[in-house]
Amino acid sequence: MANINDIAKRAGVSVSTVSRVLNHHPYVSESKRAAVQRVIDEMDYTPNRVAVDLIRKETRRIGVIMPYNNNQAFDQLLHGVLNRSVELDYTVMVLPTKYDPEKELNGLHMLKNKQLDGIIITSRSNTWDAIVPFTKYGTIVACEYTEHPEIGCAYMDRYTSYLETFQRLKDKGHSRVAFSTARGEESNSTQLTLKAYQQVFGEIPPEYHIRDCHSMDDGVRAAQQWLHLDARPTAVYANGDEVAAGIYQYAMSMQLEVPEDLAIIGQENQPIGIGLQLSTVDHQLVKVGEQAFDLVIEKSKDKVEISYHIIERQSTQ
Amino acid sequence: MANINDIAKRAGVSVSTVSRVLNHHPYVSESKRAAVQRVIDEMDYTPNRVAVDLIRKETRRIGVIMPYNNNQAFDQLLHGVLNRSVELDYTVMVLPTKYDPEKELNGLHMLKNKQLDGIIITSRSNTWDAIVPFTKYGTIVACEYTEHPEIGCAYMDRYTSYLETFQRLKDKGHSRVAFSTARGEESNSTQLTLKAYQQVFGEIPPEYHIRDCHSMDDGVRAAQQWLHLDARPTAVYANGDEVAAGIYQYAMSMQLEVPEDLAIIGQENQPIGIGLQLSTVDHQLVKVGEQAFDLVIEKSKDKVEISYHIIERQSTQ
DNA sequence: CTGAAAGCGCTAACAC
DNA sequence: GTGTTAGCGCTTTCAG
Repeated sequence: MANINDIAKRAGVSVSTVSRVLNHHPYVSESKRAAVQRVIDEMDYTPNRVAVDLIRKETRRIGVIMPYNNNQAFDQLLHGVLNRSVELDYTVMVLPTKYDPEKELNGLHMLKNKQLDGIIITSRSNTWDAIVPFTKYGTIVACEYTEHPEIGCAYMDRYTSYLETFQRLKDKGHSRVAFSTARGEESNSTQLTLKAYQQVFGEIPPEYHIRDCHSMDDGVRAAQQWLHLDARPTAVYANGDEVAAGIYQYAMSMQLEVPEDLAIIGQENQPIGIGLQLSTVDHQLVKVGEQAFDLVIEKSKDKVEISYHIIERQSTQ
Repeated sequence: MANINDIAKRAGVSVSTVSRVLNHHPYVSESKRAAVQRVIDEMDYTPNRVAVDLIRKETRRIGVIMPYNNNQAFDQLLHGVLNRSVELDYTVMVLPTKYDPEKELNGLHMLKNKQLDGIIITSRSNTWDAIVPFTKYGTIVACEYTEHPEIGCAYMDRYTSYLETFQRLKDKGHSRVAFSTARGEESNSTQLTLKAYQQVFGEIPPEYHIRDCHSMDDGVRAAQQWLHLDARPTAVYANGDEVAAGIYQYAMSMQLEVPEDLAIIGQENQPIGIGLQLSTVDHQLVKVGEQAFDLVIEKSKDKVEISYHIIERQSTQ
């Protein structure tokens, strides 16, 4: 493959001149510029991006740390990131971790070894203390709120959102409210859910909280457990619309009326929830992803809150 | 940031020696190796990956060209790619195109400028003639079958799969069968669907084919059109389980019985289909993604067919 | 076993 | 305007 020297030689100019026309610098005579361009076209030359990155000390490439890619919520976040990256001519690397702290650290390491200019953490299993040191090597933005001044945040105010959702259910007269979460107490958002629940309803009956819910199937399983309880919940708050759909499905199979016998509300306004007319709280994850991206490339450490919307459809009327 | 020279100086050795210990070469005395390692640890040194890539002329990074990321099918493919990339210590870049030929070419260009060692094309809007020239710069693998000897393929035999599905419906006594596709005639898989349909049922009643279906909502819309037809279809083949779910939903709302009044079969064995007990044809997209990845890193031009499974559940019994 | 030196392909002072 | 030259940070002959 031809390199910049070949072009220079063939065009009868120096490499600087070639570099200048490549980078659209002013102060290149029209004649030389044309000559160089002709040779570039003739030889079908493209500058080696790795060499450019090496000398520029920047890659215009960012990484997105995410536990899974086959998950609606993370997919929305990624979608937001990708939206903006395309517009701003950045490139994005997906760094799947399955919540393995080791793999997360590997991702952060790419900041240190210059593969990446910045990183977006959509969810994590490392402590902030393990993560923060890497800010020395590049910008790190999280999709959750943290006090750490070195970390920019594009986040939804989960606590308030959960609080409002539970409060609404309470206001509708529900006192037996069950809920599901994606992970256990090690997760930030599970903790916020628990806290909000306690704030509204007091102590949590252990059987009202089911962990590790991701899919419609998980929703079905959760419903199986809840709906045969003596103190059957009259409302459930699912951690996603797919899970909510599973619950709905099982409730239907038991001939229960929704919302009369069981009110259901999910999260993230996913297609399935629209189809089933399930209420949901939309945390606008696409927007969060877009915002996170913008923070990264601005090297900003701002804390930007993205608003949420509670969308009431038939399942909680 | 420290570089290899700093380490060499401080350890009192040459850069070659440092490089040797970095790359675990034999023939380094234990004493020097230890000295170098100590300095590396002390200074918290990490080799600059960009410099390494430049000289090695390889990045261990591959790109995945995909129209959308917020789509179950492409997400499965990506998932497969990611699975294997993690195992084999490769890194993956997502290249979203929205079927813009220009953006696709941009992605391929990253092969030429050395940003990527290989590319997986999950779907495309360029012609092969526009794509093939890029094989000169790196490995290109497609997730569809093509004759081009320069292109490796990890593909599902869509034609046979569609054929078998339509045939099964015919065998069950259906003669009025409608179907949806994701795109129009410009798409390879739409064309195969049409061809298979014609093979089994002959001419296609235009109203039986609805394009641009992606979500549950699209399924609802499709059902609205089909189910009020005079010649109402007795079976539908949807191009995805979400779409199938939308159709199911609308059929329910019309008090139709599934499968008695309407048989429904979808594609890709997605969670929603499992929940709703919808039949589906599983093209094993995760496996396709994994296989595609393997082909790329082996620089293989093989054509590997991934088998499909028709999974009959309640909606076509 | 170890080091000197020649690049990889490019950018950016710095002179002219 | 244009060319010379010194790197960016690393790997890899090639001597010794």
